Amino acid sequence: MDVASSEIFETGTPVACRSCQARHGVVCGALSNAQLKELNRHSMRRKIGAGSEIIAQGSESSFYSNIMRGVVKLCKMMPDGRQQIVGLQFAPDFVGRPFVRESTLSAEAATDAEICVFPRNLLDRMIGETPELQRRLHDQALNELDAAREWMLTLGRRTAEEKVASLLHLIGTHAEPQTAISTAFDLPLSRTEIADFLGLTIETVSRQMTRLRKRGVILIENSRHIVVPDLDELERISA
Amino acid sequence: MDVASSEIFETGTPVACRSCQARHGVVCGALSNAQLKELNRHSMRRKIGAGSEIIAQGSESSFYSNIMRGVVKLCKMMPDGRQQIVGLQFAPDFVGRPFVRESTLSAEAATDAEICVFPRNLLDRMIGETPELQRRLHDQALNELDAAREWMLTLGRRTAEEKVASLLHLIGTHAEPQTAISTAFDLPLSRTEIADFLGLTIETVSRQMTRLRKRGVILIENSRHIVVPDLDELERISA
DNA sequence: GCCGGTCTTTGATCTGAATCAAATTATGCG
DNA sequence: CGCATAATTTGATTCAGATCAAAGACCGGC
Repeated sequence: MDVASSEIFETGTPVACRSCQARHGVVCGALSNAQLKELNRHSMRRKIGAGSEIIAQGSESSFYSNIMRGVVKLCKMMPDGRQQIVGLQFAPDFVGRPFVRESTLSAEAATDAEICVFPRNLLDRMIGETPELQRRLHDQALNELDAAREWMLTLGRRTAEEKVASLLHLIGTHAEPQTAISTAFDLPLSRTEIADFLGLTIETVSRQMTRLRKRGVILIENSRHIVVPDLDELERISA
Repeated sequence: MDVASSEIFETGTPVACRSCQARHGVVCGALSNAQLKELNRHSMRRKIGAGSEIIAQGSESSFYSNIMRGVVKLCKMMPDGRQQIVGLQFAPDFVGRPFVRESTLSAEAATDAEICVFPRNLLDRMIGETPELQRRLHDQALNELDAAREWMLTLGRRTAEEKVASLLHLIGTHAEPQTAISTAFDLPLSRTEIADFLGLTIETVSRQMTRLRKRGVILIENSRHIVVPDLDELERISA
């Protein structure tokens, strides 16, 4: 460890997590200086390209990660190849399944991303020793559960149009707003991925997007860049 | 509190939770004798009939519960009346959303049930004081998250036949097996509820059930009682 | 045991989304 | 740039599941 970075740990609390460069994730914010110091010794910040797999479905993973930048998709694949995206994660979310080694889903960078990688054993120990960390991870798990259940409603009961509007609204909500009501953003997902998130085919996704465009609900600057003049209108359509 | 029941707390650890009558739920098993004693003073065991609402969507709840017997369904309702069941809970599951007062879903007894009701404030305090309790609730939240995501795959990517087979397999798994492969059980859900769980209509559910019956995959003794000669066959069909 | 209501099954038809097919638009690369 | 390849859009047709309709089956109450 070089002098410059080690200096960080000499200053008073709260201390910045070096790997996370002060953008505290769920994990770093809950740890003491000593724990941070130890965690940093065994952590790694990594840039990964879109499509890189972080965790593979059916495999044992000995790492957890924190998302520092970019979007990560959680996928489940059936033996015959059918696929369902079961969640999107954004910075500063934690990626991994505490208490169970084998993963029932894959985690893959949807966009180029940066993640902070921790060894599983070390973090498991810290979770046991640090109620505040456990509480934060518990809290994130509950938020993901709420989101998953909200999405179950979308998958089970919404029409194709409502599904597409729901997705655009979801992503629009994570983008920083331009004005009080309007937003613009780059879609982190291809049409195929959107279809796999919504339980539709790419043709249906495309058709619904053009319908929304023709109605003036959205502008499609290019297939990945979307402008939403009125986010509330999208919410209304998603029912 | 009468003498007989107070005596329970004089015996050595592990102590039985009086409300739970020794069938320790997630909560009781994590608490010290003193905590159990206090919790018991403010808890109530309740028998509730099928259809009783435990938590209402959109309301603030000041209680948590433990399921002691029966099945509880978690539902989300859209403004226009469309409904989606987003989870089933069995004994000894915990019901409630720690850290957030307002519920985004309703919890309702699917069958006659018995629950153990705790005051929210008291249990919240105990969660904060008891890492082991936090850990157990965290663990349950993660298990529910896994189940929710598995169900998202069902909702988004499985056919009607696969959906119905998935549900029967899920419930068959929670019933005690008759032999190594065969099972029989009472369905805790009506056809309407099954449809709301699977994102289908009741007609489609009914048709798929008769198809499975005609193929010999299941026997329908009466609309609520199902015999499954080979549970693996159901799993195979659910893909 | 009969009656009214509810739940479930079955049948006929319709429709939203899937599938099949092809054109069009991006994207990267030598 | 210009070509090859992949991604997206658009069009024609099909089909799984929804909707509409009606006939059983079941259940509680009298």
